[in-house]
Amino acid sequence: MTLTELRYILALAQEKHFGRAAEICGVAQPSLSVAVKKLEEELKIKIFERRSNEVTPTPIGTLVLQQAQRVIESAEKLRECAEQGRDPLSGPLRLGVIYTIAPFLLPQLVTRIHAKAPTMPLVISENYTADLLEALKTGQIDCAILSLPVQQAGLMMQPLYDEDFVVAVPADHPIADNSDITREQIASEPMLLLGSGHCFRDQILNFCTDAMRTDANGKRTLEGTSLQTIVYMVAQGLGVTIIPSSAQPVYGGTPGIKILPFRAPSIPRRRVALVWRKSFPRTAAVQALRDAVSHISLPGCRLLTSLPPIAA
Amino acid sequence: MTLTELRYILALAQEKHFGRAAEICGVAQPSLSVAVKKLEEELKIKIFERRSNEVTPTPIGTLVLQQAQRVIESAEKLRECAEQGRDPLSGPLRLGVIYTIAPFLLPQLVTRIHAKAPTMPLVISENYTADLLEALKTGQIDCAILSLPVQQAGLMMQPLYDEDFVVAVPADHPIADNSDITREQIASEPMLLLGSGHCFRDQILNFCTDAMRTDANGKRTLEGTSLQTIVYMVAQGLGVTIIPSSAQPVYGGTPGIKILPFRAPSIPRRRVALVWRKSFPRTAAVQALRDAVSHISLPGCRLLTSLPPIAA
DNA sequence: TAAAAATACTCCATAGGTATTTTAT
DNA sequence: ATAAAATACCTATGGAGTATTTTTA
Repeated sequence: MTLTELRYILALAQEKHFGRAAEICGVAQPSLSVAVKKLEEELKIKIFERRSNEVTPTPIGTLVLQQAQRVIESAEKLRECAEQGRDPLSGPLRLGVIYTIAPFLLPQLVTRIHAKAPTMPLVISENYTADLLEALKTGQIDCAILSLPVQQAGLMMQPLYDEDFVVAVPADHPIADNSDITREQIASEPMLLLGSGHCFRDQILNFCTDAMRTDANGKRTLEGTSLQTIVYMVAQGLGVTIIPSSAQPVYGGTPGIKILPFRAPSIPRRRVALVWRKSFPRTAAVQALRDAVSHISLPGCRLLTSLPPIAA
Repeated sequence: MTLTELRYILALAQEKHFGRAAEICGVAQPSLSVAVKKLEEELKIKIFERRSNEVTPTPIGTLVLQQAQRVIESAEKLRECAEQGRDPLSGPLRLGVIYTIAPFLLPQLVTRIHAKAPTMPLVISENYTADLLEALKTGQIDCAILSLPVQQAGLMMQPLYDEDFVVAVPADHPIADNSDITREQIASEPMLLLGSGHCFRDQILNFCTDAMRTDANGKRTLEGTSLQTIVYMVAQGLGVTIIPSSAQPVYGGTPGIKILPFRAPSIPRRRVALVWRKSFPRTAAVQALRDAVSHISLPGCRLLTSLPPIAA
């Protein structure tokens, strides 16, 4: 039984004439004759009674024809279904973003994607790097925006931008009078950090631990649950913190804090990248994300979207 | 798109592994690979994402797979549908019978067919010969039992039995004392006949007109609407009538009448036959009807069911 | 290195074509 | 005699096989 055979018997039932049915199906009359006969033999029933003037379905044939109609209709629906899903910029794209990027990038990114691909809703999840990578591998999300390095087989990676870190200090602290800051200058201040699990925390610790080794002095740290909280803590004079440049538009106006750059050349930074499974087929959707990011203005960031995607 | 391809993608969705899916489908792995790829190219979508460890459907692929499931299910239903209708002794058989046979043959015939083929209900229609033949040609009925001759292209015919005619006379009429009757003896009696359209009426008229020609005497006739009515009229002494032998078991016990045979060799009779379209495919059903008739006891009838079917 | 999918190729079953015969009116 | 379906026969597509390569963890 083939879909073609079913189409043939439907045409034959409609036309009641092998010749005309064949014409409708775009085949020669013998081809249709043979196909109908083949199907009848396979099903071991006579679907049609070949009368002298016209071909009419048998009682059982009528039932079979009704069912054949349903089969063909389902198959057509499948075609339409595929047709609608053909656009890779259509259908939800599940995007994971780490906590220390999401609030600064997503507002603009979502807006831009919605404008570019209105039928591709972004399903956003915020999480830690490790969890995002796991979700990627298990197929729970389609791509992720996070901070390098990422070392995970089976993933592709597109660098998006390099982002300098900046320092947030209490506005009334003497250090706030500087035009820039060195690692050593903040080593003696209480450092406010995110909880463990945040890669951003690790990056800062890494940077500062070098300084501590250099200075070999004890330093106090406090932990906050989000950058927002930490910035408020800085405003209260509890210490200093380090934030990504892209956070400036959001936190820069917070009363009681001042944001200062690090003094070159020892500027800590992170590389933000878009990551997806090598096997993820909607490359155009990934491309759209990359393009969207490349058009977003982010202070203290150098775009890298012209770099080629590479294996992670 | 073929049903086979749809079965392949369903197996693949289930197994998430080309090799195992191929095994389930009873084909080699490359065959399934190629088929899936072919379908994806035809639909211009990726149905599956080939991950390193397992194969998972894409979002659009999930939809397509659901629809594929429906298609395959419909196709299976079609198979079952055909399966159930495979028995030619299953499904209704539309049988037409002329008025002057139906009441005498059908009670036994229906019982017997129901016993032999319980899943083949007989849909009976009583009608005139001409209408039955028309209904046969247009496919409104499948076969008919009627009296020969029948001359109609496209029909097959199986003689069932030759049936003598007998005379019904008022029990108190002097003629009732005879052990048999000649045509000439009833020529002088008022003859009760069915209305025009009944072939039985024509057969009697034919027989009697010969007698009238022989005797050249005027004869009165009365018309009744059914043999039953006519028999009652005979019982009232309104005249005599001729009935088929097979009617004896039904009418023989009617008070006030006596049934007498014709005197050999000039015995009127009719040949009853089963008729169907040459193209009618359920030959086994026709055969069953013939066999059923051959096992029915009909007084004054000689079975002809051993004769071969011939074109009408 | 091992496992899995994709590719290359070969073969044969069969769908579909043309020409012809059979069948029925 | 005509019209229609069935049959015969041929061709070519493509479905499925085996062997092999590519890919990826």
